[in-house]
Amino acid sequence: MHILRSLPLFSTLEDSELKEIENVLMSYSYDKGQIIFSSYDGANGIYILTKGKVKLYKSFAGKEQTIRIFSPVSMMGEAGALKGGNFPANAVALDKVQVLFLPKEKLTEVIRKNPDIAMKMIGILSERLFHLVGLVENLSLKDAVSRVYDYIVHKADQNGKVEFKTTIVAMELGLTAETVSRAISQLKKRGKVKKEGKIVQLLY
Amino acid sequence: MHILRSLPLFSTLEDSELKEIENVLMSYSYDKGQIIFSSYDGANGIYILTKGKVKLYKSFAGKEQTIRIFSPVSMMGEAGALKGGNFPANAVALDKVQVLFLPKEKLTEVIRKNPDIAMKMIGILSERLFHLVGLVENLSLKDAVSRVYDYIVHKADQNGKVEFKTTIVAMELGLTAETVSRAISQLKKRGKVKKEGKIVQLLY
DNA sequence: CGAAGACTTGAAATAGATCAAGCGTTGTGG
DNA sequence: CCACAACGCTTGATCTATTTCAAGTCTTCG
Repeated sequence: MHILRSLPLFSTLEDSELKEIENVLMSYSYDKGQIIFSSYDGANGIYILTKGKVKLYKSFAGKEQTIRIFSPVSMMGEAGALKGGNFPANAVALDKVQVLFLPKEKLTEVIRKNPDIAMKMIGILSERLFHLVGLVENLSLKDAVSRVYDYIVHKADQNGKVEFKTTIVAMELGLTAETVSRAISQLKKRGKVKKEGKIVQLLY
Repeated sequence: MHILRSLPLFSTLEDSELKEIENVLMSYSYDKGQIIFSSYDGANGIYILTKGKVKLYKSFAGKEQTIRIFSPVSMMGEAGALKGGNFPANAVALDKVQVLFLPKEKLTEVIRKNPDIAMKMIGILSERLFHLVGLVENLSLKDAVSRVYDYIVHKADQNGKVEFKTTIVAMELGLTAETVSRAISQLKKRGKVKKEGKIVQLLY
């Protein structure tokens, strides 16, 4: 089964059409730290992440805010390609990354031909919107301790454990490492979590 | 010409289909301060704002963040209706407001039947995404004075004039009225803008 | 083992919010 | 048509959360 099938957008596409898409796909790889696309680039297609992690972020005046972190298999850059113009943000490889590139002409052709795909794309964009509204809520309404706590709850496994690297979490939450460190101290003091090495454990 | 025609989404729709939509529209009105929908409501349709202004916002722990302010004629709530589930945020009337409500079944039917409409809806959602990414950038990376200045540049007409109501701008930018007022003083002092009554004038 | 990087903790700095007071504008009811 | 109440705007004085700066400790791994 082709990897495109793992993408919700294309999961229901007919084999013949999938084949057509495969024919126009380009494959690229990037090393850690390399820029995959930036908000200064014209968006002439979408990227499908097949290996590695990618950080989507905005930067301005030396500061940086992470929008989201992508893991395989995900679609990236669709809003830019579908609106026309540039990408809304920058994407950087967090490790060795492999992507497939699909030109927007082919993408729009497929969408136009398949109402199901169109509806799925609409669903995906709506989901992205929800995610961003959540991010706005976090950034502007919640304080550092709540954000760190929410992060832990959100990422914890069944046993309430998370691997926790202060610096990384700080980036994801748009805080400094110092603030995250202090937040964890607070949460420990309040009996909300326990920390052993790099594992944070939720307490109930 | 029916008011639906002023909506980009429906501007190219055929008369017969427009008629069909009109038949299922419900009309509602709200007074200043009334909630039109909230993030606790199941989203079973979209709202078309035909009169008045509406604030879309998130709230948490007594604080509030405006996502955007709608003026006629705009579509509201589409991400909720198209994703399924609840609305992503709350909408409140800022003055006397009139809306049309279109059930999501009819909306999706129209989208499925018309690839043009589907592509337009995709474009609209992508635009919303850009707007939200911009909001995130503003909230986390820019200081109050830049945000107010950007707002003016963005909204200014050909002559560099904007109607400027401190309270409204404060809401849109997620700042307090006091901070916006101080920002304008700064910009005046720096010779960036002039203010006469409620009109702010960009200087070059 | 030792050096570089990651984490913690304290002290100072800062941006914006909040609190407070005064002033201008508007619009409504007498 | 006036009066005054309500609201919006401005400006000053605190207050507060988070960043920044600094120093010390811990980890890890070549």
